[in-house]
Amino acid sequence: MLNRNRIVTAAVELIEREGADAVSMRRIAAELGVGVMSLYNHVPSKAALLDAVAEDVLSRIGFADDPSAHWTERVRIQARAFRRIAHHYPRCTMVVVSRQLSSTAGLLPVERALATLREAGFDGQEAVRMLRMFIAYVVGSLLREVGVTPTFAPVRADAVVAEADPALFPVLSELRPHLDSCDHDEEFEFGLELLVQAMAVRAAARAEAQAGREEGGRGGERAGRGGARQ
Amino acid sequence: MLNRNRIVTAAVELIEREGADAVSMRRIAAELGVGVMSLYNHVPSKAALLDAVAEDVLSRIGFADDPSAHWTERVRIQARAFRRIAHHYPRCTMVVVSRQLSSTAGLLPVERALATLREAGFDGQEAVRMLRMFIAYVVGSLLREVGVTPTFAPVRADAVVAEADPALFPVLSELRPHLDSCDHDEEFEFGLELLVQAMAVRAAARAEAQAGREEGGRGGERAGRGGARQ
DNA sequence: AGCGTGTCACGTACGCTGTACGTGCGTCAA
DNA sequence: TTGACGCACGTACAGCGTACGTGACACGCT
Repeated sequence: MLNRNRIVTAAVELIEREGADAVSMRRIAAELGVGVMSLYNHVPSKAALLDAVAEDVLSRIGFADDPSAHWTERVRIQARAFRRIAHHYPRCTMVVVSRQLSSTAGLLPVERALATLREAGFDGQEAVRMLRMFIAYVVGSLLREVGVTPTFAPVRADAVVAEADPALFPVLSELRPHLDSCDHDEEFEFGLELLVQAMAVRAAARAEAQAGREEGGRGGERAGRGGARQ
Repeated sequence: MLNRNRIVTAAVELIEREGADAVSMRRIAAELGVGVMSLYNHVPSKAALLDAVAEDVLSRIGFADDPSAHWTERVRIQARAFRRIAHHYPRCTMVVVSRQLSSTAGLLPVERALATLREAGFDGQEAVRMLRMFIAYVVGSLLREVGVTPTFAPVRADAVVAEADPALFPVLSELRPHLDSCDHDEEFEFGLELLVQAMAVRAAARAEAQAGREEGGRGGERAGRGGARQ
């Protein structure tokens, strides 16, 4: 019996196996051993199917949230969880990223992330902005890692850089060894750490201001929750 | 007379006017008042044409690099320059981002950026990583801002959040007003500032270590080039 | 048992796509 | 004059998404 789940799963597998370009309704139908139009009894359109694929992949994010850990560590964990599924479904990741989906699939991660940020001491506005910034970084990184990469992300610009005239691009030529190689794990962790530290600094500044205000109000007590360490 | 440039320009205009999905070789040919196959005398394939489009848009990045400015400000300026063309060609931006192109089109920005970072005191490896992180953030932000939907609905997950059960997603429901509205300019600047500050801190730490090493070597002089201010 | 209704797999068909290939016209070199 | 070449163009084909119709089957009601 054909159903929506079987179709989505087949689509995911097909995308991973042969790339998003290879996906067609006929191809998926063949994969399932059914007629093309049978699919439309369960999926309204190809676009909707791709949305479902994105949603499906997104919903696979694993959560091993450890409430006892420091919030900075929890942020790191969540970012890595996101990255992990992206690496598990690299080609589907492109579908996820390039598709503006509207469903509740990606809502749980958002809820968790916001809760973590509130816990860190940020107010609503700050928490949302931090999250948006974080998502931007993670998504941008994944775009680079997953292979579909704009030139300016000098990952595999090897060939290009090799051709570049050292006179025209002196710095670029000098840094070629670093541009050629790219350890995705290290790169990701580098940026992640920088971001987390920046957030921690912000949180500390916030706590400081808070303490100052309280001090001005009734004196004493230089509090320090939401530490900036590590 | 038909030529590659006219074709690319027509493609860019068509994409901006009607979206990337509306682009077909026939459509472009019609736009130029020529036969379909004439295009193939100047462009090897549709894929190559889209690459050319991406390259063309990318090459339009304006550079008003001010060497006298502090490096942190120069970083900001470069990021904004990137963002500006993305906003000028929003739909083409999706093409740029989702396409792996290999050409020298995006090389000049990279050269400038790396030069700026070297100037800030980072060594080669750090400069490259900072740049990659920055690009990830900018690209991720643009992906969010530019959206993918045919209509430029600034609407994000609003509708979804509205439907979300407050019991299941307490934080999310509480922060709904902040999630609903999204001033892209402010959001971008917020993340940009956080990143720049993080970089500045790193640069300062670097300078400190450097000074410490020199002090240990011959004593005195607590230098401070590459400040962390601002 | 007969019948209406609903679900679902499927075939056909239409308008669209990218592009391989052949053809004919214009211009230039020998 | 002749040959070669560049370039615009038409035709043709395989493949695409999907609107629509058809027929097989399962069901509750009379």
